Amino acid sequence: MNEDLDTVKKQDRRRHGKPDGYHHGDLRAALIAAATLCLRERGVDGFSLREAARRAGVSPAAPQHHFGDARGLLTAVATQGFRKLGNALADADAETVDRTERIRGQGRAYLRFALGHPAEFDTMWRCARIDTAEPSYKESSRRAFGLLEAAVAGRPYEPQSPLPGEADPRAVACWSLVHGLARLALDGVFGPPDVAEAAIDGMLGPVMDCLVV
Amino acid sequence: MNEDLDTVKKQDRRRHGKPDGYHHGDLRAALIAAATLCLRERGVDGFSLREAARRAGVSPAAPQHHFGDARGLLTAVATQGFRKLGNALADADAETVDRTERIRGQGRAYLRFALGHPAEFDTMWRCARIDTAEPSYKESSRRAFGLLEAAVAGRPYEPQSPLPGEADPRAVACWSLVHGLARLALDGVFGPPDVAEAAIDGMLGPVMDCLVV
DNA sequence: TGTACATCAGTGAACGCGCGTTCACTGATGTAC
DNA sequence: TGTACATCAGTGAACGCGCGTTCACTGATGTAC
Repeated sequence: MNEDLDTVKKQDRRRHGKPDGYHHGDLRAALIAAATLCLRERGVDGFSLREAARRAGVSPAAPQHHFGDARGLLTAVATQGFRKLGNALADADAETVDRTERIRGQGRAYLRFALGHPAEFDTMWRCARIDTAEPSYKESSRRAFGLLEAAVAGRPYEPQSPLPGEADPRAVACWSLVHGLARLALDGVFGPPDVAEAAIDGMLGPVMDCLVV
Repeated sequence: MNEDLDTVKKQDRRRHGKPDGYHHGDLRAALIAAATLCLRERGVDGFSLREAARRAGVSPAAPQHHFGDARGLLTAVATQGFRKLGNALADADAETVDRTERIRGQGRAYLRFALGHPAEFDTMWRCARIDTAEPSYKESSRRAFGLLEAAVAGRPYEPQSPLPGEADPRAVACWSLVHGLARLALDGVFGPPDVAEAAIDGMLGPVMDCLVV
């Protein structure tokens, strides 16, 4: 158990070429990594700042310098999650230019991310425990929707364009469908995780067939 | 603030024709009502058994006789939520026999319930804090999906039939779409509650048009 | 190149808090005779 | 119909716990001269 935090701490030092000592090196990144492990094990509901600090091998007050409070740390985890999700969507996007295939590919990627990173996915949407007004959070979450919207519109993704005043209902439908499916799966509607994953694998095609956009 | 709990307590007594006294009358129902108020104000994350007890005007140990622990009380709230949702879906179902209209009507009812009872809706799906194996929870949640599935299949709802081994992908698509839309709205993607509600009102038709089942 | 000093990042002990849970208890209820 | 008694539902004081946060501090870093 303590190996984990030591590992996080030392890997981190090695990566940054810092000797062990009073200063950590990159505590910010280490805390995000530690928090992600905590979330994976205990879920968002069981998260505490103290445990994350303990796990990063640091005193309970240390995180304050970097994140202020638990909300700040969770927001950072959520932001990182949206970045990863955005990358997954972008990767899927790069595989084809066919509009329908782009949409389906992103749908698959969305679900793969959600089922593969349930703790992060939960955190990303737990708006009561994160600061949804934080600029980098907003930016990274907007990018994810922007990518999906571009695929639906059949145009390349342009990072600079923010959400238009009125979202395209077809994009909202796509997003809702995959998001809802992910949530139902994570909430156990299709059985325990492994069963759900198999069920989704079989169902995703036919389910997405119902969407005509 | 204390008026609330007194109100709950006294209304409850009046309803059951019990005098004030050592025994409550129907503490079980009063605790569920008090818990729902707590959830509405503080959200699931801020919920505590003690506060619910306080609010019901009862000592901290009293809930144990009825619910065991916080998990038990939240499960009861969730169960009641699924019953209400099921009723809303059944009411919508009673308005028409046209298949497409049944599906759309249930979709509207689902979203109206979610946006109108956000705290209960959150609780219903917060599987880490409720006992999803509890029989009455399972029954009431299955009923909700059963109603939707019957509409998609174009047949009347039969309470006795449990979920089949393999769910109909079209029903899963419908459920995912409305569930995802509800979650995105509740999580603030479409703006603050009142704005989101208006946005959903305008979007729901076009969004559901994308679903061909 | 060397030194002084401000700034930054982390320590660790301490605090007060609300929580869930336990405990011995007591008042009310309802049933058996 | 009246009484005894078991059972049930609630009390309220107490407990130990982990939490977030504060505090005076100290070790390391980097910059100005």
